[in-house]
Amino acid sequence: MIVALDTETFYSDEVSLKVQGIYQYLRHPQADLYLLSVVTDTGLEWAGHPKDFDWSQIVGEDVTWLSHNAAFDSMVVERMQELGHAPEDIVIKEWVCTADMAAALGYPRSLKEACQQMLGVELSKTVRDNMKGKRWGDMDIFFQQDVIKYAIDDSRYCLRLYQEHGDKFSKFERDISYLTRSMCSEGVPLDKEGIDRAITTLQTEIWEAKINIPWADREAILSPGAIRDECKKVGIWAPNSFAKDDPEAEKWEDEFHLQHAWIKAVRSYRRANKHVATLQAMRSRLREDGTMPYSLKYFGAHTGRDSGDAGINLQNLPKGEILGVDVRSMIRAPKGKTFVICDLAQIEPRVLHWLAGDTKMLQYIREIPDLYEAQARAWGLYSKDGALKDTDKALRHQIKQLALGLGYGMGAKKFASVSDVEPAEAERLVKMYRSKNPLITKLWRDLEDNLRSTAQDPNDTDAHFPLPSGRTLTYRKVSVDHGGLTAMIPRQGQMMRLGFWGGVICENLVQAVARDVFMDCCLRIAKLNETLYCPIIMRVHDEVVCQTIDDGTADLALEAITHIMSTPPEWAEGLPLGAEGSLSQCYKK
DNA sequence: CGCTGCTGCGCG
DNA sequence: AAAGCGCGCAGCAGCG
Repeated sequence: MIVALDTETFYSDEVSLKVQGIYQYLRHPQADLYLLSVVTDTGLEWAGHPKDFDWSQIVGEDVTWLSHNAAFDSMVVERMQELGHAPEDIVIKEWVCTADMAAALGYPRSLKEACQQMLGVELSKTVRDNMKGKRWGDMDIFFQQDVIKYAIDDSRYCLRLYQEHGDKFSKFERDISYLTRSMCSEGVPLDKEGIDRAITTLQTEIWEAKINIPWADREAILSPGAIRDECKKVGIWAPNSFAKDDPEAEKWEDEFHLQHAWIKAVRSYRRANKHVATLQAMRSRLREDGTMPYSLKYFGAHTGRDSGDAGINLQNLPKGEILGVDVRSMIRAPKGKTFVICDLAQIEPRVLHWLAGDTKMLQYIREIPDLYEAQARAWGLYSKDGALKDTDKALRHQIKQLALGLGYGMGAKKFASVSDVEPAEAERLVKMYRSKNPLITKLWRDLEDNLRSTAQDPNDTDAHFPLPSGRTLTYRKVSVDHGGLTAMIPRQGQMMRLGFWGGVICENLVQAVARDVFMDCCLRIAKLNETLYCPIIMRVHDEVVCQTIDDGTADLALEAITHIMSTPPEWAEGLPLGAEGSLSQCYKK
């Protein structure tokens, strides 16, 4: 039996997933978990208060549950169990998230968008919008009927999405989807006192910054207009952009920051404010047991990478100390436990050479542990005996920059600006990179040719790029606009037409394959738990943070995890992986 | 007031 | 002919 299940809960501007995080939201004094809707493929359609439902109807060995956003609904059911509105002993064979499924198949996640794209059905969210700010008791009988109808509809469409597309949602992807949910609901351990101290430190920074900003009392502190006005007032020129990495802004800052304290103060204010918000979110989401559950969008990027969600993003915590505060270190193992932190070394350039079929480079990479030295030797730029990192740091740095950007078609102009070399030198380096890597430039051309011919295919203008893991990267409705190629991909919750060319497709493929390699490792680490318990508590694209059950198993776990991450998946024969692991009490760079 | 888009900044 | 890419969040500005 297949069971689609949806829940409706009170939400408002002040009480929401985004404000409190899922755990505190469901336990907020104003929370109301008022409706459950259940639709099965055997004809059952039910909606009402969860305590009135006969849960035994949908429990059993051969039952698959579905929800559109199972991460949410599973937490709601857990809360219903705490409240005595659902039985404690529910056993579920599999709980599939159809939002995750939509994302994995290359569509937007929301039920509305997914139904439009995958079923050709237009859904109205008017009822849901009107539910905002209302508890069940606040609704009149007519609106309650609307809500019940709406909730049943949601479950019907959730079921239909699965019935029509479920066969394309592979075991591999379902397992990752499930692993993501369980990881996030377990959460990460936090250093509560450390967070409080860090917040105080940053608030002092904010206060000091404000003292140095003349317009702080009358205008928005970060207003570009206010900053320009101040420049005019004191008689100095202003850059077009104030971005930290903008060369013009850098010059402006260098020239004037000594005479005008507000220049540095604005930057400090912006950064302190940003990070204090992160710390406050962490603080407010902390549970009694010292852990913080969090959200992660499985397949948040169209390439398959995870992305952050619901107010706090553990994928972009700053590295090292900023304004006297190390945000990462607030994620701290409790006494007696240890983190195993392990990442895939330079996964993307390795995948790039592998996809390009550059066997000569792959051989160098296998023999030389330092990827950049391997590249330097393969390209004939280095032939001495010693390790490059000991003998020529400057060359190694340059190779690193080349490997990072030039593999995806970056031009000389852009390279000059990001790597700080003269335009003529950038020109030479770009030419050199391309001449030394003919297989990579061929890959760009092949991918672009593929896209271009798809645009002209009268039967199917969707471009499908099969990946080694078995999944497919899809660009829909490819067309030629003004000579350039465009296609539809999911972006910001909806299908969006964007421009593409060989370099971009190449980068997307590399990112997607790197993601599959990484997730394959994660699944193998999860399997390790059967013999050596050390669950993953965080994933950051190519890095896992695992937590040992006790210090005694830390060395064993480190060895096992590093071994797993150095071993390519079955479907990636010949891909040379490297892994770097360490033990730590806290999350760090 | 709410929505959308942009900038700035953090990560891989 | 020429082109690095993928995200989220805070704050601000402009629009209706």
